[in-house]
Parts: sequence; C-alpha cells; structure tokens
Amino acid sequence: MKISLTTKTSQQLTLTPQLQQAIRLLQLSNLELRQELEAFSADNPLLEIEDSMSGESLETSSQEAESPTESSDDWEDAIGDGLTDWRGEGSGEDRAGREDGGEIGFISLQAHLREQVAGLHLSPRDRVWLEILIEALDEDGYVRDPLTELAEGYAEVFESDLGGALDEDEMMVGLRLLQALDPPGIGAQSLQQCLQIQLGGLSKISLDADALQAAQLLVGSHLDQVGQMPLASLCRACGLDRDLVNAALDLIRGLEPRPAERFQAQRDASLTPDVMVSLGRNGKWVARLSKQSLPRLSINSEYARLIRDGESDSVLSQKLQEARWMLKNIAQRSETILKVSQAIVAAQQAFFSQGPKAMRPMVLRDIAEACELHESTVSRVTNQKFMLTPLGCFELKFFFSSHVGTDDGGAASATALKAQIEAWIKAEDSAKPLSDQALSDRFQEQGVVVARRTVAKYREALRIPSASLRKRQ
DNA sequence: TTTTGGCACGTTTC
DNA sequence: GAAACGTGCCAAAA
Repeated sequence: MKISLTTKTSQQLTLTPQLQQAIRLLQLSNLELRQELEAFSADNPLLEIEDSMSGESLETSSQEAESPTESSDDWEDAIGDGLTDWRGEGSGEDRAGREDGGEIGFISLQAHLREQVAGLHLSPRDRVWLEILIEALDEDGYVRDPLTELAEGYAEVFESDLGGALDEDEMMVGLRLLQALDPPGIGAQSLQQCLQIQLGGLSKISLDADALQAAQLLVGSHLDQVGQMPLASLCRACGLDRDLVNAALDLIRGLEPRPAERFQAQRDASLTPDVMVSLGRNGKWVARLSKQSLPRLSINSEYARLIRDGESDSVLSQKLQEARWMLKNIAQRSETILKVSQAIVAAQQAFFSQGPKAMRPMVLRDIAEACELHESTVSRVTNQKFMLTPLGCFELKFFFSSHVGTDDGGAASATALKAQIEAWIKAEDSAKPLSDQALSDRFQEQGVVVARRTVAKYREALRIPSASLRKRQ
C-alpha cells in the first residue's frame, strides 16, 4: 500500500483518514470488525455484507441469544472431553459466528443456569430475583455485591409489579437456590462459602467421612492458614493428625475455587479464530486465513452502475469511494494478519509439533523485521487476533516471550522454561520438593542461565506454591 | 542455615 | 514515554 502523508504547518504528521481507518481496522478483533461493518453498511448502502448470519447474530446478542437451543447432553459432551472445542459457536457474549463443520452448541454460564432455573417450580418473585442474581455473577462465578444493594436496584419493579419489596429472608432463599445449581459452588459470596458448598455436595457421594469432616473444619476455621502454613503447623492449629489433614487437603485441592472457570475456558476457546494452522504436505506447519472469521463483502452493483452512468449525485459517489476504501482496507488487514501469522508459524515450528516446551524466544521486533512492518503494526496485529492450532486456540501475542541466555550463546523462552519447571515439579518426590534454587541449578546443568529469583517468579506465574508448602509425607 | 518474597534498579519491549 | 521483565539484595520465616 502506498503510504500517503500530509504535513501540517506545525511539523506534526497527520495521517490521511484512509490510513487512520486502516490502522484502526487492524487493531480490531474480527468480532469488533463485524460490528464496525454493520455500522458502516447501515450508513452506506453501497457496501453489501453477504453474510446472512452476521446481521442476525449481532442483533440477537443483546436479548435473545441466550435461549438455550442445544440439549444439555451436547453440553456435557462438549466439556466432558476436556479439550476445548473451538467449533463451539459464538462467544461468551453470545455473539454467534459461523464455523466450518457442524453446529456444535455453545452455552454460556448464564444460559446454563437459566436452563436449570426454568426446571424449578418458583414464584414469579423468586424467578426475577434469581435472574438478578445470575446477572450479578462475576467472572469467577461469585455474587460479590451485597444482596440488599442488588435488590435496591430493582426495588421499583418489585414494588409495582411483584407485590412489594423483597425481604432479606427471600433474598437468602433465592441465593441458596442459586447455590444449589450446577456448577457446584456457583453463587458463593466468598471463597470460603464456595468451598463449603462444594464440600457439602461431596457428602452426598459416599466418601471418607472423617476426611470430609476435617476438610470442613479446615475450610471453616483455618482457611487462611491452608496453603500458607507448612503441614506440621497446620496440624497443630486444627488439632488433627497428619494423615487426616493430608486427606482433607487432598479433598480441598480437588475443589474448584472459580466455579465459572470451565465456562470461561469454553468462552475463550470459542472465539472465532482469524487464522488456522495445519501441517502442510512438506511436513511444515503453515498458516492460512480462516474463511469464516469475516463476512463476504461487496459493492452493490446496482448503485455502482448508476454512478458509472452518471445518474447520481456527488453524495453517492462519495459513498462509493468510501466503500471502496473500506473494502481495500479490509483486504489489507487480512493480508497483514496472514503475513504476520505466517512469520510467527515459520519461527515457531517446533512449538506446533512439541508444545510449549519447544517455544522459542521471540519479540515483536523479530517479526516486524521479517515482515518489513513497523513494530507498532505487529503489536496491533497480534492483539485480539486468534490462531487455531491442533494444540488449541491462541492469541497471536501468545507466541512472543522473553528469554534468558544459555551457555552456548543461545536463548530459551520463558514459556519453555515454565513448561520445564512444571514438568520437574510434577515429577518431584513430594517428600523432598524442589526449591527454587534447586530448579535454578538444574537449568544451570543444562546450560541455561536463569536466576533463582526468576525461577521463583515463573513458579508464581504458574500458580505453583513454594517447595515447603508442597512438602507432603 | 536454607528458603522465600518484597523492593528496586537497569534493560528490554511495547 | 510507559510497562514489563530479569535479577540482585535484603529481611523474614522455618
């Protein structure tokens, strides 16, 4: 593309509107771009969006989209196999998108809860209150706002249409109802409550009753010490023996501190990818644009003919010009995304075959140079753009990571180091856990120079507790 | 003594 | 220019 710049008298460079548009489009995610195009075409009839789905789906996003259309069996299947199914339709915001292949359903946490609520026999008051609670859930699946505060916002509705204000008992009953739903621990007001609800659920399954009781004691009275104190101190604090505390900790570890998490994962994975990666015939990994990430666009031929025949005013030809620019900029955007993706895939071949441990260090500048683009351009392209690979769906940004040096002058990426730390810790003897220094030394043996402090930071990032807390006997 | 995490500093990356 | 990162130092805890 030809770069066109105009200079202001003040020595400041100003980009032409077209170039500004190109830059803006580049940093939009495909979803935002869809919305942008909707808005643009509403104002400019010359641009046609040949995507019957897009208009519909964008509109339904606000209201209707959450009506569950898939059976819960599909849902169980989808999450049951653990692997995030990228073909799940739409996103967490319930904006639908078309995908290759089948229409495997995606269901948001809210929709999942509403489906369960629909099966309960409730008064209209309770239904409305539950809906308010569901709306109030934060991203972890907690109700963090005080109930009275939530109710206040809807006081008028209850007063006028539902026979009077809610009292506190009703609020609590509604909350308990919500907390009884799946996923276990949903609607808790604190971590403690969340874990207690889940432990309560475990009691239905016949388990070691003593361990369960111990776990309830730990969560109920010593939660701040769990994970903070070594085993011995914890035993002293709660007055139980080592075996029992260990069994209780095992139970607690099995709980889900963020009940909304699995829905979150689904939500991330169901973002429409911009780029697909697959193994080419020559054994190399290659990237190609995802066809369904954007609707097909064209210029309305009828209008175009009118303009060509001179049967239109200047306003319309202005619109034609704008539409052409939009088309051109969209094409440019796709091309740039593809170019950058190809460069990333070319540089990270080993990652796609072997996973995170083979991630090579790479910074924006490397790709900027390879593609002959400016760093800021690469930055825009790699944010909010997603690449679907056999290993999962990743934001392009994910492939960039810092590095530490190796003996032979090479470098290891932070991502690879983290994968290695995770593997070592997983394989360690739980009676003799590896300290950060020990991990650092192991890297040293392999010729990788990484400070103990840095290892500690990686470990923190992996949410792995310190060696003393991992110690078991 | 060993292990860990907060803080701060210089450098790199955005 | 600002944010993120890797690392050294130091003090606290076990």
